[in-house]
Amino acid sequence: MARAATTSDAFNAVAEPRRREILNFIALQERPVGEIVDSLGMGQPSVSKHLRVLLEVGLVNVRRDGRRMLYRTNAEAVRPLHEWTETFERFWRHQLSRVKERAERKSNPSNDKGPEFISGRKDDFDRNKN
Amino acid sequence: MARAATTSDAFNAVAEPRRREILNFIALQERPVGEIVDSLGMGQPSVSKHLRVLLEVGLVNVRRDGRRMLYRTNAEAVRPLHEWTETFERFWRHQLSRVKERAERKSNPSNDKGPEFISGRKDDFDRNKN
DNA sequence: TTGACATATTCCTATATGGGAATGTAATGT
DNA sequence: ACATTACATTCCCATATAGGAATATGTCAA
Repeated sequence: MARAATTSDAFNAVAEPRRREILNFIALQERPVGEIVDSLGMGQPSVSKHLRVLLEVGLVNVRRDGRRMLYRTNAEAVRPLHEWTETFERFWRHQLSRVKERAERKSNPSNDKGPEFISGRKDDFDRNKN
Repeated sequence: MARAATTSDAFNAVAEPRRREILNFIALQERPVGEIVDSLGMGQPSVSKHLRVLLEVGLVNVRRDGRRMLYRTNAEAVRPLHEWTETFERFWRHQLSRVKERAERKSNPSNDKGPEFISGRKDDFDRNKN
């Protein structure tokens, strides 16, 4: 099986950085496609295609105004993402203390055999895979 | 250009539903791979690969315990997502009233020429593309 | 050392992608 | 009708998937 379609849900749709930029840009005010193209410096077909994806998952609304199409972010559709991430909020509070501990142990010369955690951040990751 | 790698950032990594399930499952307590496999009913190689992606973007930590590898969600890495979605929180409050208006207009028989909004949710979307 | 267990990696393939160029389509003004 | 403006769609292709099967790696126990 291949990767899920970008149009399968909001999670996949916002994985594209460009689409996030667009959502940010048209969050407070509806804008015609051309303005998005100019302001964000992407190609026009590109923007149209991104907007189509966003439209299919409900992340934007459209309205025609003469020959222009006015797009606007439908914030409501971002909510599921917000709620999912929210379930982790209480965890990072608990983990902060643990992270601090590690940081201190790291800068501490008596650092010989800690629990040997692998942080997983790309930097540390590459450093650990020699 | 193709789609960005799943390992390029947290947004791409959590686009996979299975990876979100894993993150949920190992959020409160570290777990060995086998337990994830059994509990979530995915293939073992599949789980290992998902965990690798999550590890590369820093969404999980690992620790070895004998022959087992104990993985655990690194909630801190979810924060960027939380913060991005949070910027939209104030918008959906404002839009709620507007959405209600539309809903009422929809069920209202005197509905002849409203602003003709396209909601963009998949259901409405398909209905609009005849 | 050998075997069993736990996990990781490789090989395979169908599939969807994003961008640019070119083209299609819809609405306007004259 | 026609040219123009504003978008949308199609065609192109290199690339990265997610699984499953098979295999490799690593660790412990006797």
